[in-house]
Amino acid sequence: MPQRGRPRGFDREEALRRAMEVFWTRGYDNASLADLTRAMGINAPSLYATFGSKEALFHEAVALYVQTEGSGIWEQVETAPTAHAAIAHVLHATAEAFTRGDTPRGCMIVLAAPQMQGANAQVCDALKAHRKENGCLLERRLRRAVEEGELPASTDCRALASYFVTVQHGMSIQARDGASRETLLRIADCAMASWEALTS
Amino acid sequence: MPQRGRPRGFDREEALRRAMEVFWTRGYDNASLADLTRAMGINAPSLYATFGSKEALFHEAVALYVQTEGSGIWEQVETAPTAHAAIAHVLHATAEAFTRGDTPRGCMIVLAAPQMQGANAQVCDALKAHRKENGCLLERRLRRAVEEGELPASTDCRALASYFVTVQHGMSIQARDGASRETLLRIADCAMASWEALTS
DNA sequence: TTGTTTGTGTATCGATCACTACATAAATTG
DNA sequence: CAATTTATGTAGTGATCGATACACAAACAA
Repeated sequence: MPQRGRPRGFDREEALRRAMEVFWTRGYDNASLADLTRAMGINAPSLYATFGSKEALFHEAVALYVQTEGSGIWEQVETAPTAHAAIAHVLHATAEAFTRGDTPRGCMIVLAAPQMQGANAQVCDALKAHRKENGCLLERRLRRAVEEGELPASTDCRALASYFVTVQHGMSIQARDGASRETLLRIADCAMASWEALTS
Repeated sequence: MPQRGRPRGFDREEALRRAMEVFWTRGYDNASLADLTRAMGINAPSLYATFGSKEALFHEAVALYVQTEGSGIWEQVETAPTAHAAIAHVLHATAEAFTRGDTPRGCMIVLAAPQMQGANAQVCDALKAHRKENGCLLERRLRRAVEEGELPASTDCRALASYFVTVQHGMSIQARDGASRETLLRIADCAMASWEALTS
């Protein structure tokens, strides 16, 4: 039995994409329902009937962000031939993604709710979990590089992973403050310059 | 002529300090007047009579933050014997300041209004200006190090400054996410590990 | 056609937002 | 003692917050 009642008058995915951009630009709390419905081209009852609540919409927007925007940054970590290439790609792809021009600057996961004490703890926790996952991803890749002989057994994989995600997070602030793609790429290169010293 | 009418019933500096902690923890927009007046132990009319507005109170809180909390991080940049020592101290002092225990984690300047599209543009711009000033401070110190012969003339002082402030900003996110002092110190050491490669 | 189901638009809801009018309290000045 | 000045507490202001009640529109099933 396909759809029963009146069909939806708008594209759910397109509306979600618009909502993602609003959350990305303004953050969770500062994105009002008026902002969201205006950007999505629908009225509040349609939003609630389709997505449930502002928070549920946000979680869907985060999932879409991770799937579309985040993938270009993180997807090659596992498949890159070396840990060095994997992390260099993460930082360079970050510089590119944060200055694309047609999307908000910086990372939604980092910038959308950094306060942790806002009205909605679940929103903060979800973003925090995503940030942590990125660090774990890098740490796993570094551990694999140790197993495969790319890096010495003495490598402090956790410290390196923390360091590189810290740079990646800091690049969000720089991007929001207007840093150019060239500046972000130079920051990435500076960060990678510690590779030799940290893996020997 | 010392004070004329009824004397103020609370300590202005103490109240400002309390307000600073609220803004530091919750950010500008998420800090409601109810939060502020509760923490400050006063009613709204006293707040407005003394500080003018929420925004004016915030600007005073930022100034107090820079003066008290930020000084321990940035004050030795000019006086440190070398640029290397100056920046190493910035990062180590950052790790210490962000995990003090009796103050909120991370930097108020970075975390209090990262969205730039919130209701109040002047608040965002003021914080952005403070962030930029930190980068310029580092860049000036690096240029001086080139003049004094500590660093070669080929050093890209602007790139290095951008890189180290990026790490310093990223540490705010890590601190908010619960990173320990040891973790932040290790991140600082990783960041400094690129010094040799970047200055030769 | 009639009944059922689902989506949409209008017009709100109570709660909270930053902010303030107003009367009173507490000090100095004459 | 007034008279003046400043601060405080109560009780609100209009605006906006996230979220909905409700009537109607548009599809299908019978």
